[in-house]
Amino acid sequence: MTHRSRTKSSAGAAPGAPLVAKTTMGASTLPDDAALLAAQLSRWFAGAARDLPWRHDRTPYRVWLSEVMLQQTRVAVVVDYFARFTARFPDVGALAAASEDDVLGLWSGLGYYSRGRNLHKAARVVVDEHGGRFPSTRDGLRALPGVGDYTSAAIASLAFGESAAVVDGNVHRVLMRLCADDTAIDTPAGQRATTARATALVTATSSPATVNEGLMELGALVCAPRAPSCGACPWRRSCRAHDAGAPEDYPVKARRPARRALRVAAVVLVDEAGHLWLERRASRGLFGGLWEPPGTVVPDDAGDAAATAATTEATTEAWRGLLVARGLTAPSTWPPAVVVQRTLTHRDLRFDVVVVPLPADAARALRPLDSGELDGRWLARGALGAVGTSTAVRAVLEAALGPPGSPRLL
DNA sequence: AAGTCGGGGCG
DNA sequence: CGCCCAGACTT
Repeated sequence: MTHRSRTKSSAGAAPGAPLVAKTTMGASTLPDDAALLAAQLSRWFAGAARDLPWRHDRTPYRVWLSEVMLQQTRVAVVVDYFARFTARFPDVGALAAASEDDVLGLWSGLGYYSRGRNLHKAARVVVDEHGGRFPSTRDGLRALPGVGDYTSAAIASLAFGESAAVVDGNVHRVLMRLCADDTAIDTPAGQRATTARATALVTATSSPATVNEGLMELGALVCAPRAPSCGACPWRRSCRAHDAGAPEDYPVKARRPARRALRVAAVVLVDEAGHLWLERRASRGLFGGLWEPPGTVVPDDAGDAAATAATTEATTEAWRGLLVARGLTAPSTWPPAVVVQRTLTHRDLRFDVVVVPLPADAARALRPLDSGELDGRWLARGALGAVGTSTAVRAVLEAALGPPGSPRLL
């Protein structure tokens, strides 16, 4: 049922039809001359390209910043973040001079926060080891933190004119459809197949940057994941998936990551001035480097994070533990939990939250857990932007305290 | 080669 | 409610 029907050309093929000539061509072969395809694509791109902020002034810094932001992230979301980053950090030196908290504060809400941490690291590498200038080759760029196969090719091509082929989700989709190739793209074989085809295209043109951007733009505007606009495609007559009438059968993906439940008990500690106690998460892993109220994972016996509406004993015990571990006294009875649920790609998050107002002396005595790395600080609600916070934590605070600016408490 | 890492918009 | 998005990194 979840399988989409796949049209096989062999079913209706008449005896003696020239099937052999087609199927004996190598799987990585393009259906038409590479130079011709590249020219058609470039012509289309010249007339169809969107006016995007990072296409204006193609410095390596702006190309790099935009490409990192665009990893697994839609263009519409990136536009505003790109504007804020370039305004606050006009060049790589400004970014390197900032603190990681500053960078993550501006990155908050964009997701995949290792990108933000690596962005900051890479800026410092560029300044400290390359005199403030980006490496000008793909291999040099590839050595920067957070710059992988795709991003190194993108910067090398778009900012330096190198004929390196970019392979992202758009390119996979466009080229697997063009060739009606059912090799799974999330495998080394699929990666090799698309890279070979894209390389053939950028090698056959004098403007590899245009072909690279054209491939991605075609995937974004015409060769969409669902309901592609084949009538507007410059490659319509060459496209084998279109021939078969089944463009949406491609690309094939092998992996289906399962979503696991994660239940968290958290305490929102508020002092008499209305400041919040936040602690910094470890640098690696989920929400790495971001700040949040003290919390801990609660084993969910049911296996279903949404099963229990009422506060469980495991949750109140977790709340008590969070307070005691920080030298605070836990109340004998608890109010009902404020429950916040968020769905990520690979997680079902459920927060059971309680607000704990602290008298001045208790607030002063509060210290982060002395496990070493765990940092903690009091922060005004309106100063949250000074550090990185996840959208989940912002939702937790809003649910527990009310909308920012009109504190329900104090 | 498989697992991990956000968040939101869309059909 | 499942899928996808200008992927990279770890194990």
